Amino acid sequence: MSSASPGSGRKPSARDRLLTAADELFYAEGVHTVGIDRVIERAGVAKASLYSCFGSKDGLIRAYLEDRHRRRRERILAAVERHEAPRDRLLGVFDALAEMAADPTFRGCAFYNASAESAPGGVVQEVSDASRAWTRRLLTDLAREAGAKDPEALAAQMVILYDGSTAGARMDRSPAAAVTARTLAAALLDAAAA
Amino acid sequence: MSSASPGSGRKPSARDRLLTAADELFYAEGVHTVGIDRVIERAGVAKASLYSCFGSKDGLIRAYLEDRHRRRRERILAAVERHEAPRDRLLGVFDALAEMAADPTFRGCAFYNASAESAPGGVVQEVSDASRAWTRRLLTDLAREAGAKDPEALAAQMVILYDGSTAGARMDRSPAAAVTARTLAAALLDAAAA
DNA sequence: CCGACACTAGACAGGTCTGTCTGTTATCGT
DNA sequence: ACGATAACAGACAGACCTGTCTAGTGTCGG
Repeated sequence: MSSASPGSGRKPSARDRLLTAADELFYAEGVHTVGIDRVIERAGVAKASLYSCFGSKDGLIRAYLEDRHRRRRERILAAVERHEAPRDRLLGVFDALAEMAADPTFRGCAFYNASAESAPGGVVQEVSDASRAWTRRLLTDLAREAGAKDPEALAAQMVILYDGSTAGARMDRSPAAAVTARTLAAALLDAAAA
Repeated sequence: MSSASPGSGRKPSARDRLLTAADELFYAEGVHTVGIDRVIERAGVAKASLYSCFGSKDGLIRAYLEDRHRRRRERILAAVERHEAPRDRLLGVFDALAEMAADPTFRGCAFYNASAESAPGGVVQEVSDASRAWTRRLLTDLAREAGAKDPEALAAQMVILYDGSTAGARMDRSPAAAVTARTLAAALLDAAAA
């Protein structure tokens, strides 16, 4: 595990450089569109290192998506923990989304994008399902804390807002949908908790 | 134009068979994933015919997306025209979406899917922008007819619901999000017109 | 000092993809 | 009847992609 530990050594390991390069290229241009050669060139590593670390391109895609999921989770949880009031905690999820959508490198949901490029039933679907289940559960818990009468129904609505503004921000190349979604989420929350 | 006219001859032309095959394969597996050979094999057509009709794979992708846009437009308009009351007309858009999401071949938004596989700035983005602009405008008009105080704001919300349930139904492999979106749209409409 | 280890550089094989080209067949308008 | 047009079948070139393999380099613990 010494090689996988991040950030402690002086220079990043081949694995970390690979993951960083894959993240940038895969997210910006698609997991299928970007070839192995582009990734190793940007990472400045040998091809053998890639296959030694990840086994295959599919393995690299899996690691890329799991890393995306981990960072998204941390980012959303940080936005939730920033508040104490249950209402603000739930809306924190949409604050995090609005931040992400405002980033110029934002290109929508990495899982959906990878899913659109891959055959169903593979690693992409597996990681995507896990990521969506986590999000839905978080929203359900937050809805319950916020006093919603039917937390799962409210969470289902919130998921639609989350997915919709993510997709819309990508397709329209504008973060406007994310702030609309936040406003809408607040209104729905107030209606559901009343 | 005799060859391009649809449905009048006894057997479909090579162009129509190509478009049908491309539609099924591209939508089910992705425009980049599916190669030319698979398309011509399913269409039962020579490769030269494809290049004679569409010029390039990019041309075929454009025709595929434009055809998708046309059929989606017709389907949604039919669902709208089915009603007279302004409220029902707007909700008809979501009825059409629920029908489409219930189809076992449903795989989400063809434009988003193609966009996730393609470099930005190409034909995919062009057709996608047109399709989204049409949808937004339709929803704005319907919102105005339905007496919304701020038709554009309501349309922006409706677009989020539409995008969100489309994406959610694909990723969850379930049409549940589409009926949730319809319910939500009804509630928002009533709130915005009050 | 030395052996293990991680990494680099790059050639190579085998496959797939787009797009072109040659040559043949069938249908239709005049 | 006949020329034009559309379509068919399939070989081919050139590019690209994944994954393997050989061989060399540097570093570190003991």
